[in-house]
Amino acid sequence: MKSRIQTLIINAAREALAAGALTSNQFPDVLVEAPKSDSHGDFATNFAMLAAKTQKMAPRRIAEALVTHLGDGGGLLTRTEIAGPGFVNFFVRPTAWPALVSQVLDQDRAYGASAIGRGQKVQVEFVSANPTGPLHVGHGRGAAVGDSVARILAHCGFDVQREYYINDSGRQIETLGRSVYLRALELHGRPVDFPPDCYQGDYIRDLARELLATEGADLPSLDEAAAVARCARFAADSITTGIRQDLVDFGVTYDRWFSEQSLYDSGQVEQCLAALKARGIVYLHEGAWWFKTTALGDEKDRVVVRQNGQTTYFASDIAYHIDKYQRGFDRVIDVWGADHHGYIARMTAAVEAAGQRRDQFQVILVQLVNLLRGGQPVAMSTRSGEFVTLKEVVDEVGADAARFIFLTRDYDSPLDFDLEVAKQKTNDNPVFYVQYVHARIASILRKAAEQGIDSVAWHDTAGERLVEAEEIQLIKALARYPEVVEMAAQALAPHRIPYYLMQLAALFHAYYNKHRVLTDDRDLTVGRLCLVLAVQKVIRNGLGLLAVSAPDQM
RNA sequence: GCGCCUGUAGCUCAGAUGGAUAGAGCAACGGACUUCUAAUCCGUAGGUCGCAGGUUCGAAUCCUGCCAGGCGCGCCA
Repeated sequence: MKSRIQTLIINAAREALAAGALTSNQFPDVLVEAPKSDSHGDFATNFAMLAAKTQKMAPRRIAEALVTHLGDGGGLLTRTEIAGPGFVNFFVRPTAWPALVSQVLDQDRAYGASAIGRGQKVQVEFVSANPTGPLHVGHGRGAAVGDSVARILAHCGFDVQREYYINDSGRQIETLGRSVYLRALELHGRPVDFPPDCYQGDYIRDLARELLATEGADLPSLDEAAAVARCARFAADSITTGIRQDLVDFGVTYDRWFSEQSLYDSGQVEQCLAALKARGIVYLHEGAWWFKTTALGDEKDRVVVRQNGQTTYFASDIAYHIDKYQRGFDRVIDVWGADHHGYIARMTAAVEAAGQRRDQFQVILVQLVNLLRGGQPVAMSTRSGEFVTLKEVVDEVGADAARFIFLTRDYDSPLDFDLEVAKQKTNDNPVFYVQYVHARIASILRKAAEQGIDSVAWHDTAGERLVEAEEIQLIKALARYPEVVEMAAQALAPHRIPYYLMQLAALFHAYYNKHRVLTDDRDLTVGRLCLVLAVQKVIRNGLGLLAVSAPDQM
């Protein structure tokens, strides 16, 4: 519908030019929007204002020229008007809308999908938490955002791969091993001095107990280095398995789990450092090797190999990102916690040094989550090990509510997550409001089947009966859905989906309260059933992009 | 000190590329269930868009400077 209007405008502008009513063939992009107020029509364009400069004409005169050559779009429009500083408002013939319902029914799960991605290969890397402890709520937000972005992009025709990078190398892992080792000795009755820089959480004791009970009975008799290494491997594997399970329970799966250690084992880190040294981008200074990231926009150069010969995480991250592009991704999106924002400049520099364009690398920075209970902050401290895990939150409030809340805020804004609110079944917690639409419609369909209407097939005589204002409103909202998805993909803004769904849900609930779907009039009933079925499909599709379930009963 | 993010109704938040009278939900107040699920709906009230300048036909949106909060600024990860 919108693109038809756009075409009408372009044609009108060309004809106006040919007729001498416009002066320049330089036309701006034609933007058509749905005005906020119905009194401004179904669609509006600001074409005349945008064209004012190149046409050297007053906006309203351009608008007049446009309207004169516009016609009625083959009966699509009832009228057009010029308003305000030069808007052209379009009023669509109400009987033109219902056909869209059959389009939604036909396209079904594909309604809202598009091909704007043109098969471009995109990788979304998200969560990638270190395997040194369970996921907490903050990771949950990153998981919800990354997963949803991946779903939206895939729906828009991008070839998406989701990946989790496991930091299974380096000092943190060693510390993890040491922590478990010391707890194991402790459990074995040996007095130990547990250092403060080791991981304090109870899960470390659990891991030690598990290890001793299974493959680690001989642990206390091994020499320390070997025992720590074994503890590290056991603990990292076990925690990674737990993380994977927590994510599955949260509705998130990956195409690939990528091991940092593998980059060392394959020699990729070494190779890429050697190549960068050969090019002089990595240079020796005071015994350490530095990456000249300042040449590419960073505020200072960064160390990749320390004086003691150990590589930094940055070194393996460079090798990792080079590997991504070698695997053929045109575009790489990393989802990071906001506390890593200082890392963006150097990573971008590294990507550019590796021969990619800057815009092939994007970081989605997810702001922090403040966990509350009944308005009061829940204390979270990683150091003491007292933090609330993602699993605990999902167990308490449910995956649907948690995901919806994570995705209903722009990830650029810090998020207050109140456990009590997340459990409420009021409109304070809109996930149920949206799901309720799906359940209500399912209920109507069940009732219809009981009355012998089991196939809801569109036909024009039924569609013509959709004339109520609330019905046209609903159809117009359905018509907007594809562009909402497209916009969410372009702006990497998943939060637009839940906001759209809440709006659609509000329109449906209002309609439901005012009009009956099941009536004595067969054509009217079928028309309305088609409409609500279309609404149900869009709700389901939209919730699918958020990985929130669409229940038939509540 | 420097950098990034945030500041919109009492509360939680939307307002992409500058557009018409700044929108929802919650909370408050008043109404609607013998009818397809009341986890719903209808109505009322609620605003110096942090502050001050600037850019232009037009600014919550762009620019500059302040103010407030969060997070970063290691040869840590």
